[in-house]
Amino acid sequence: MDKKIVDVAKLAGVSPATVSRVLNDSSLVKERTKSKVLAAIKEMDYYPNAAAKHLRSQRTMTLGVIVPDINVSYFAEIIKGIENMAYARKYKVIICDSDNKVEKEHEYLSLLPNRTVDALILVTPLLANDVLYEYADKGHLLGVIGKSVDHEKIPSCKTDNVKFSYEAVSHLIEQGHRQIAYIGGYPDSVETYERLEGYMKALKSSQIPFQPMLIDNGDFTEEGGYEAIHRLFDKSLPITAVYVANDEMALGVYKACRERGIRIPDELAVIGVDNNRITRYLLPPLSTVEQPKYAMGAIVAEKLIDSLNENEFADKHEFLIESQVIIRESSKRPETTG
Amino acid sequence: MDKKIVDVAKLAGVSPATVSRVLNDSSLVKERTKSKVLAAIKEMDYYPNAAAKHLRSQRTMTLGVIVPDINVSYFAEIIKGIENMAYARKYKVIICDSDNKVEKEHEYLSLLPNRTVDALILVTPLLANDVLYEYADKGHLLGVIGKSVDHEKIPSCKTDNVKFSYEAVSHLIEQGHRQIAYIGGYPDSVETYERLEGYMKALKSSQIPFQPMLIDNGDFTEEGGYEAIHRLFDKSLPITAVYVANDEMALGVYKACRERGIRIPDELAVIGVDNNRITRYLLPPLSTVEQPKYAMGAIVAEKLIDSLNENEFADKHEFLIESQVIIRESSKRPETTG
DNA sequence: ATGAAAGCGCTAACAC
DNA sequence: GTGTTAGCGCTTTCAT
Repeated sequence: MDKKIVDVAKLAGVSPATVSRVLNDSSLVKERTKSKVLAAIKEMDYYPNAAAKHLRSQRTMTLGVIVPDINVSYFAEIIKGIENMAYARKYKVIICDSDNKVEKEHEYLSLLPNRTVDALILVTPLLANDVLYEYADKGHLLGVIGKSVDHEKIPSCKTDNVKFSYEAVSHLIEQGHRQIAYIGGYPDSVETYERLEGYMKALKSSQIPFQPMLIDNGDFTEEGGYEAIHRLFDKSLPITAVYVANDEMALGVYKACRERGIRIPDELAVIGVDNNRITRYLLPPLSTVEQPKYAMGAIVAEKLIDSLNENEFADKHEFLIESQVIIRESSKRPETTG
Repeated sequence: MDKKIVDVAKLAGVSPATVSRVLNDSSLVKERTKSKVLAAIKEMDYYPNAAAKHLRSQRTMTLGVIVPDINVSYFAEIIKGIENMAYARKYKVIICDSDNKVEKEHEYLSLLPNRTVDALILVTPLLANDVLYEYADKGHLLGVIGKSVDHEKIPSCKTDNVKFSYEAVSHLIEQGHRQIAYIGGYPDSVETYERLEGYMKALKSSQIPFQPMLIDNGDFTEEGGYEAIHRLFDKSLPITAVYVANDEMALGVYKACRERGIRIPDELAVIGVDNNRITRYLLPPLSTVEQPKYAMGAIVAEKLIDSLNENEFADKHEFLIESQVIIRESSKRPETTG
């Protein structure tokens, strides 16, 4: 098989222990010894065996990430943030594209008790919090992105759903809209609920009565949004604007409008959430809410790696990060665009 | 620490070897013994330690994938294909987003001699083939997607660049275009070259003289395409159409056209390559060439896993897969759309 | 500052 | 069909 640490040791005329010290740049090796070892490593083209290292050190230097669909740029960006932070800290990242299947996500959770990964980051609305708590209580390290989690061992990073939803809907109200629909994601997800809360708060601020008829849910996918807006249209309500809980579903709204000949924003103002890359290229460009996806990924990865190395979080475990409403053509006042 | 295989063995009243046999469902275990062991595993909530397994078995059940940017749907789709095949075969996938940095890709190559992964899939135009050959010759398992590689140990999957480029450009010619520009990717990549070849072949078929002035290169990014088309415009040539070597660069062309007030397809017909998700949402929708991204990922992953388990490829190592030109609005004849 | 040696948890060769 | 045991390649006390 491959060369081993003893081979290097022999060539360098030292013990395996010393080679190991050099490899893990322990400071207690004399400069001269170190360079001898380094020379031997180079000469032999030696690479330390990862599995042996993992077994002995009880750490795999690997993080796992579970996402519903890597081809949605919201998730891709988050993964980039995670991967880059991991890379900087010499960690690897195993990806789990669950394809929106909760069973697959459950299976991937076993990477933790397996010790295939040192920690797992969840970016999925599918898994229930209880499940996470169970793992965390068993001593496994988990992180969550996109929702906050009420467990002091689980770092999470999210934006203020209520706040930005309030702002987004207030913007629509300012544009003169009074009949504003809301399309949520999974009915029981925190995101769906909190964004609805912000929506209601904005209506209330302007004394616009809340109408349950104007509420529907997709499942955070284009198809889900498409079906939801059709259901809303079918009720023949005088809707002039819609706040959609993510950009993917807004794509479905665009599609439905195209089919029905409804012009955006003239006949329907639309605003989404996530600021996915695709939103800039749409016509009209989609108003949305920027989510610092890359940063959220990086923050959670960093917290996990930190706690892997220093054992505990410094202080808090919930990280709230600023988001920002981005106004583009899809929500401009009819008079100004039509 | 965690429970070990001996603990399970004790509880079940068998030897560690038997537990191991059950775990790896070796057929030679009596049914009754097997269920006893399974019961013990369940009762103890036992999970086998991955690192120990990897070390002992000399395989990590892990694949690596190197891509330049996971947030480009071309790569995301390929990764999905890889991940799904891997999952079905109980392999994990480590992702390497190189951020278009060749140094980072080089670093990730060490996952192979490290034995962190059993095989590595490259979906990047950045690494030179010689480097790959070097690793393959040392006995490492590599796969390549998007270009063919002249090494019998390296499975690769690609589409016929010359052929589909010929078809794409022929389509433009049929629409009446005679002054057709070409924007390639990295100047020295096979894709850039072969697509140019198809372009030239199409011109030749119609007796249209080849004009080097009409050729420029981006680097397969939106920004690169943006700059390239600007350089072409600046030459004040009577260009009426452009064949762009990938969709990302076509995005840059769209942007430049918007800035210069050039209407697509009336004043400039555009056709890209990859059929990235985003192309359908553009206005006008971008004509492009479908690449079976998911399938390419799955095929290469499968070949690698197969050869990991049966040691050799059945027969061939280069897999050519069908692609198809998709005509949308961006390349329709001016008279019919303008 | 360096070496000797134990052992991480599993699998597989061999014995029965 | 099942058990015994060596050893995968590394890190890390504990000596010196």
